[in-house]
Amino acid sequence: MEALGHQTRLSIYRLLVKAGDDGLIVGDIQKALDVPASTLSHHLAKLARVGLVSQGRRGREIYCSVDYDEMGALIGFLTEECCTGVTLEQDAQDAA
Amino acid sequence: MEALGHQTRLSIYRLLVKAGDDGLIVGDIQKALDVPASTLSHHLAKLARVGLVSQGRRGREIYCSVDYDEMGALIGFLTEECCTGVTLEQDAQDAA
DNA sequence: TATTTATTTCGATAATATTAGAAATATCGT
DNA sequence: ACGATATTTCTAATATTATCGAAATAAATA
Repeated sequence: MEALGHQTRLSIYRLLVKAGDDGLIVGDIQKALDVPASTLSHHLAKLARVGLVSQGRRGREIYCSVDYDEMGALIGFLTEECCTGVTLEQDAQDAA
Repeated sequence: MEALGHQTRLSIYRLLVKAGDDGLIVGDIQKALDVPASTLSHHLAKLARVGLVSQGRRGREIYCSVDYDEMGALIGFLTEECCTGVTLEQDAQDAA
């Protein structure tokens, strides 16, 4: 969960969300965020390590995309396991 | 959002969620987690600074409790602003 | 095979976070 | 006012994370 608690990584993640299922190649992210390649690579590695982002090579380029399952798990954790308080229990019931 | 990305702070937060609206006093949290007072105080301050936890003095003791609005805002951010992808859009529609 | 492009790993430095003891502050009970 | 309790602030040490240039790796193309 800490992975999204960094400005650059959150920006990366939101870019990828906007990009949709196709994702983006590392170079495009770099151009969009104007961050050095090595720095970007570290952040992407972190996001990939915790499973929020998946990467796959296609030729020379590496496509990055959001792992929605993992995101769902994160949200699920926040809503279910963590937030059993009144307000959110109500929301959970409403949704069900 | 980074605030919950730390083991101790997440533990604190979950304790407070379990405690409900009444919350807990700092000393109880300390006993439960067995962490030095000054360390705990810093973590609580961080959680309070970002609004996830609210504190209020009652006599010598300071009660800490979860701010559900802020938690809702966090979850809202993750589901709405951040996750406009297919899977989660679907969920959002289902909920509506 | 050599060159070019895309990305990562290495290595070193700088910045930030965490930790915790000791001292300070606040409040209660006597 | 004094002593005890609850909690924070101060201070300093340690640990973790972020940063980025340079070198290394991977793959396409000539």
